[in-house]
Parts: sequence; structure tokens; C-alpha cells
Amino acid sequence: MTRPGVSVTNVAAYAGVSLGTVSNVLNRPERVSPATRARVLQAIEELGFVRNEAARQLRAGRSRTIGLIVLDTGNPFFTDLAGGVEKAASENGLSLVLCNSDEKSDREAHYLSLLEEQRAFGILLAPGVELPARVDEIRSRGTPIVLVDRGSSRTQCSVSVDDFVGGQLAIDHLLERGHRRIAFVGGPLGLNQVADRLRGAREALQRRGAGAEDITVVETEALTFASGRDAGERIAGLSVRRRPTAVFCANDLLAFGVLQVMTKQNLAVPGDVAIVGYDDIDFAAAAAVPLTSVRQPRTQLGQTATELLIEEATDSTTHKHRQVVFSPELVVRESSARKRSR
Amino acid sequence: MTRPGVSVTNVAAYAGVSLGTVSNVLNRPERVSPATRARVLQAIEELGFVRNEAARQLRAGRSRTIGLIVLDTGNPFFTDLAGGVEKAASENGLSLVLCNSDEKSDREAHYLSLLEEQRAFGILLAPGVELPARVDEIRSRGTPIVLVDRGSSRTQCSVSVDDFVGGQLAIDHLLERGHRRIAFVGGPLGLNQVADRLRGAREALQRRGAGAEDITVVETEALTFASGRDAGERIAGLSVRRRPTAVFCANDLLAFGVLQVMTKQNLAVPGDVAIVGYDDIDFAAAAAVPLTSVRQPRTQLGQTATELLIEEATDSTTHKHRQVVFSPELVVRESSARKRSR
DNA sequence: TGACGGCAATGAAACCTTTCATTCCGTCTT
DNA sequence: AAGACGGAATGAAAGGTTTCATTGCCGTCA
Repeated sequence: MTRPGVSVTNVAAYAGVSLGTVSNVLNRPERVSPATRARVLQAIEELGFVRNEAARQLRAGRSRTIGLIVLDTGNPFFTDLAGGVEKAASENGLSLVLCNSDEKSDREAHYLSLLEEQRAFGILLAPGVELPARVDEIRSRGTPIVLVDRGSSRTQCSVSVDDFVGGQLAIDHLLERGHRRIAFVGGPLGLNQVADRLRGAREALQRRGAGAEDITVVETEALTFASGRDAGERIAGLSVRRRPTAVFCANDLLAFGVLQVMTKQNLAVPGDVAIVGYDDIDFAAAAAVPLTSVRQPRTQLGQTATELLIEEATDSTTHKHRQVVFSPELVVRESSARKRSR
Repeated sequence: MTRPGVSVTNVAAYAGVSLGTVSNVLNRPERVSPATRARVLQAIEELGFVRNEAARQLRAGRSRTIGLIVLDTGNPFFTDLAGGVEKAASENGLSLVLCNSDEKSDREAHYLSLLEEQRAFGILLAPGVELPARVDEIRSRGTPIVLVDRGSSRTQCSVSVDDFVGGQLAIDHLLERGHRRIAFVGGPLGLNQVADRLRGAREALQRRGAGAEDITVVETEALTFASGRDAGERIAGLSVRRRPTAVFCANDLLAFGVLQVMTKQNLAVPGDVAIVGYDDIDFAAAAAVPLTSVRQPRTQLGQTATELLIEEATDSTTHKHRQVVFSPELVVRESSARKRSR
């Protein structure tokens, strides 16, 4: 058990070969005669040699790790997305580092720097409220970046789901079920995903024309369970006249929060308040009242993003930036069951 | 934007100073005169210099990154635990790499190698079924390892929650509520956490003495939502005579799966079948039927583990291995509400 | 027997940063 | 005015791996 780093040099000396040969055993074993190879392997074993990745990387100029920066590791949407990334990455011999920006731009910036300094193979970024200008700088210095869960202009690759359509789907559904006083729960509104879903919602309302009030927006601090409860409190606190008959939440975690408060306050879902969520995470079907939700192809999102990233990293010269947009899909469950007419 | 790595050497040349000075600006700015410092900083800015972490690491012999290997990134228990780790880590200027072993020992081994090759600052390991022998080797070569969510002998640090007690809590509660035919859902049984919870459950039953049948064990492939559904199907398929009146699940995800199937099959929870989960993840309170669960101090688990790891990494000579064991706590909700006597 | 080809093995150079002993230079002391 | 002092800057060395041009060797062929 040798403590201070056993290096190729030590292995070489121990096996009685040159260090170049050791390297060959490690990287192109077929070029080394079986006898020598065996000797070297045994030396490696006996000395407990462990490759130094830092040195390899230094030499190679690039690491074999993809960085994925997400808004919230606690949100199943992102862990499922990460699953897709990991799958595609490991198929290509790459590893994944998962970074949690917690919707905070300073943390996002921190991780961007960290990943660039580590010469990451590439970065997958689910940006927060603002897309940092540094993204372009970083890319121009040679670290490819693909945006996930957010569309972009032609100047970069991105993979997203059409949030505008998603918002429309949700509201069309609620209108069709007879709701006229609808609230939107989500935030921060600066977040593209949130803003687009709200735009889609408004569009659907307007297209419908008269009969429906403008949507009431309940802005939240984040897209979390806790924020959902806060929003739920606010909604439950309204007088019956002003209380919406349906709530469209910008994601499922919020919806769960709202749902929990409604139940606690003895408001029936969907009887008193219908709820539609967004993402259709696995738990949606298992919620107190199974949740109607707008489904996004999470795993595929991650996989596609990774493929684009690899493409960009591999042939940076011929590579053409692409913007992939998936379509969301409405999954109807009990939380928005038809209103009894009264 | 300079493509091929701008190095300290380039910065030094551009600023008209020696490379040692650039390094000083970067690491001990107070030792450099303000004028020179400004000049160097400007050079860095203009050239778009980015530190090469690999080279720093190579020099330092150690990285500033902690690796956390968990069984399932999709399980909120582990993401909450990761949150605690990240908090403690960032307070100490360390970063976190989150690795998902997916309960597979080959993936676990892969990440162990990867982290050792990267000369990680330390490794936090939530081991799968078997604790790999390599753990000791890796530690002896200088990479500290702390076990999380699993106790250990005196030869290493570990942070865990008393699963035996947790199992007892759950079963005592169900017995007290009048249940006599109880099933245990969990697996793989080789997993320490699962085995200990089951042992605790059995112990509680035996202590109770006559009147209660032995527990029925429904083994699952993993501690996931999907596995829970499988188990639920099996339980729902039993004849009324043989069907348990209560199910104790080795974690909340399983419980959700079971719950979903029960509901779908028109079995009332807790009327026909009571359910107790484990972990008390946030969703537990929001489930179809709010879930009774055994709470674990997840965040604190992560924080404490990180502190032990840092301690071990910092003074490896005087460091004494410690085994921290937290106590679980039962949180009673509707899913185990009192049985109506009939 | 001499030349050649091919396989194996070699080892210097490069990757980039940090450290630290050393040099330089201007100022203060006596 | 000479010497001592201290702050600032220097640059060589080290850290471990990979690459690749080169050397060494042996067998084969003419």
C-alpha cells in the first residue's frame, strides 16, 4: 500500500521497462508483447498504481466529463432529464457531473466557471432567468454549450419543449371543462419556461373570446413544493367570489403544494378547485388527487441534448447549430375532472 | 477569442512580467504591487485566460471535489441528502459531484475508480448490496471514504440512521392500531437498509408475542416507484383471507407505488390496507392518501458525513474513525389511520 | 554474409500550474 | 556614503501522463 502517488515511472522501474511501455500497456495493449504486458500489469497490481486523471487531462487538453447545470436537483423533471443525459453520455464513454444552480444566477455562474476551468467536454445548461452573456464567451474559447429546456436563436444549439403550446393545452382543457375563472401559479416570471407557459395560457383565453376573465397570476419564488404551498395559501384565502375555479401550475411540484393546501383547507379538488400541473412527473399519477398534467419528454430531452453536445464537440468546424423543439402532451386525470353544472 | 489554451505564460508575456508573478496575482494578490496586479488582471481579461484546473490539481496532488455515490438520484431521500452535502461542501470551498450507481455494483465500481483516478478530495459512498473490498484499498492509498446511510465497524467512518429502530417504530405503530396480518415490501433484501428495517419489524412482532402472524415479505427489485407498483399488484392479487391489512414499505417510493395500485384496484387505504412508508420525503404528505412514514434526518445525514470526510482528509494522522447513528422518528398520517373495528 | 524490414521498446518533450529560493532595487539607518 | 533591510519580481523545478520520433534487435531474404 504505497501512500504517495505511485506513478508510471515507478511502475516502469519496478517492471524493468521504460515508462513509454507502461503507457502503451495502459492505452494500446496490443502494441506490447504479451510477456512484457503481463510483467507491467503485475507491477501495476503489486504497487497499487492508479492513473492520475489530472495528468491525463492536462496532456489531452480536455476532460471526458459533461457538466449538466439544472435549476433544481430535487425536481424529478431534472433528475429524469439527467438520466437521459447519463445514458447518452455513458454510451459515448463520457461521465456526467450534475450541478444544482438552485435557480440562483451566482451559483450558475460559479458552476460555469468551474466547468470551464475543468475543461469539461461540454456543458448542458438549463439557464435561469437570464442567459448569461458568458455563455458565448465560453463557447468561443472552445467549450461547447447546449441549452436545455430553453429555446434559443440560431447561434447555438438548444433542446426544448414548446412551452407556449403546453400552456395552451392546459387552458384549452380547462375552458372546455367549463372553467372561466382561472389562476396561473408559477415563477419567477422571468424564467422563460414560466413566461412562455403563461403566454400560451393567455393566448388560449383570448382565442376563446368573451366569457372568460383574464387569468389571475400568482407569482412564486421558485418552482418548488414549498412555493406551491405558499401559493395555495394565497388562493385558499380568497373569498369564494374571487377564488378561481381552476389553477394551472407551471410545474407539478407547485401543483402538489397547491393541492396539499386545498385538501387541508377542506376545499375539494376538482370540485371547488381544479388543478392542472406541468411535467407529468411520476408522482403526478400518485398524488392525493391524481394530477392532470402537461407531459414533457424528459429523458429524450436529455438524450438529444447530449447528442447535440457530442456532435458540436466532435466536429466543431462543420457543426451547424440546431434548435430542437419537442411537443408537449396533455395527460388528463382526476384533478381536472368535469365540473358538475350547478 | 483565443482558441488554443491561453496559459499563464502567455499572460505573463503579454503583461511583461514573469509567470511567477501571474501566479501570485491569482493566488496571493496582496504580494503583488497594485500597479503590476492591475496590468496582469487586464492581460488576463484581454486574452480571455482561464485557469486550467487539471494542471492545478496535478500540482496540488488532490482535487477540491467531493464525490457522492448514491443508489438512486431519482429518490428524493438522496437528493435531500445531497443537498446537505453540497451545503457543507461549499462552506469549505469544495464542490460536489453527484454519481448515480442505480443500485448496480458495476456502476458503483466504475464511479469509485473514476473518483480515485480524479484524486477526489474524498468519497461519500452509499453502498449497494455489498460493501466492495476496494473501499479499504482506496482509503489506504489516500482517498478518504465515508459511508453514508449504512453503519460500519470501527475501521471506517460512517453516518447512518438506525434502521432497526425504524422498523420497530413502524410495526409497533401498526400493531397498536390493531393490525395482525402485516406485509413487508422492500428489496433487494441484501441491501443493509432493507434487511435492518425488516429485522426491526420482526423483532417488534416477536416482542408482541402471540396474536400476530409472521410478517409476509414481498421482495422488490429496487427501492423505486415502479417496483412499488409491482409489489402492489402482487398484494392486491391475494385473496381477502390472505391479503395483509397493513403494508410496511422500505421506502416512500415503494409506498407510493403500492398506494397507487390499491387505489386503482378499489382497495381503500387505510380501510382495506394501511400503509407505512420510510424516509418521509416531502411528497409523503401530498400523496393520494397522506403517508405515515418513518422520518430520517436526510440533510443532516449529508452534512455530518461531509464534516467527517473533511476531518479525515485534513488530519489523517490523528483522525479517529467515528460511526454516527441518528434516530428515526415516526410521522403518523392518514394512510395508517385507526382501523374501524368490525 | 550483408542488408532490410518489422516489431518492441525507449525516452525526451510537452501539457500548465504552483512553489520557493534567489535576485533585484530602492529606501532607510547610522 | 556604505551597508542593511524589505518588498517585489523572477524563473527553475516538479508534478504524472501521453505522444512520437528514434533506437535496438531479430529473423528473413537475397
